[in-house]
Amino acid sequence: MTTPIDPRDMAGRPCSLAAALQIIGDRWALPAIREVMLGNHRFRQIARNTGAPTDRLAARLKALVESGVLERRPLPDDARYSGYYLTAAGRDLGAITRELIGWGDRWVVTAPPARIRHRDHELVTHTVCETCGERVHGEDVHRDDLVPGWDQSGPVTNP
Amino acid sequence: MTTPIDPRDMAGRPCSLAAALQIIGDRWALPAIREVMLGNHRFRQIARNTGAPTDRLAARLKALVESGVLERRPLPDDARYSGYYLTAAGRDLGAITRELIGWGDRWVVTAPPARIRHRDHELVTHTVCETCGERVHGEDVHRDDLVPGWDQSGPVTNP
DNA sequence: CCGGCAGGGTTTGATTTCCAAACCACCCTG
DNA sequence: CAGGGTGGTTTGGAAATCAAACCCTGCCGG
Repeated sequence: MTTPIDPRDMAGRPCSLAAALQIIGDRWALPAIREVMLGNHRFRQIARNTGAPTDRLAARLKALVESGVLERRPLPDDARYSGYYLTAAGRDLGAITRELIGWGDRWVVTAPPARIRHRDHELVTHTVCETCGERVHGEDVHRDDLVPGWDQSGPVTNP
Repeated sequence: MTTPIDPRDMAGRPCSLAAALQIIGDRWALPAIREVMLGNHRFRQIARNTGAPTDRLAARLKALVESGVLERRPLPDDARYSGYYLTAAGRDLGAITRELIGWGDRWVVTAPPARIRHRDHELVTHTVCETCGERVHGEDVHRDDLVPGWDQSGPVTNP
């Protein structure tokens, strides 16, 4: 895993969103992670199922391994080769990937091309705050910037 | 809002993830949406706070308006100009944006540059299935592909 | 009614990234 | 040792991106 990113080095607002997008904001990163989540661990499978060109995919997979999102391990069914597997950080992306699929289903596509199932029923999610146990609504969420020189509205021009 | 995307037209697996990324998978889309969520509705504010070049930002904002994620409305404080506001589809991205910030905080940055607050306490989220009310774990989630010719492992080579 | 300035972008020309296709090296099988 | 599967790298050209400069409009002060 490469060294962590200091969010103050980002162009624009120091925000973990920009840092996260530096790692998974690439065009092929999330499709590749989706395939690994689905159990497709081999390079050619990921290439075929995402449609990514192999050079881009090779570069992105290498970067994802270096960032600690994926790791290479020998394949259980063929020890000659190794495949790509999720790390803890990668598994932690599962919820985001599912939410993006759900958003696409709701707002983008003509008809959902897959049914996402939770055990034996359809998965429809909402988000709950662990601290208070209540469902999260956007209007209850606020941001307190911790980096001096920035607040909600932008860089603070200090005297 | 442009016409919906048919997921069967995607390169690779027909999946709403790829369709969603076509709209918000651009480098500046989510940072721009974050700024609008934070209450910064003006072009220059969004440009400064994201660090995006203005030509890219102009193109992306236009695309986001066409996709129905943002809309242009007159600014309440200066009716001469109009600003960018979230539509329902845009507000529905709030949870994803927050999750990405959380993921970046946990796995990418040296130290979180902002505190995300839910009312008066720190926001720590998990996901709950609305159908059964239980917390969602990755291993309980499955995908049933509905497009003929595809399953979990890839395109089905039919006899 | 002219200069200056703020807002909201376009245009420009160099740079970077991306892509598709070809290629390479390795191993196994027949 | 030919052929095929695997995991990539290389190559040349097309497309997207960038920073910086520029453009247009509508005030606002003098």
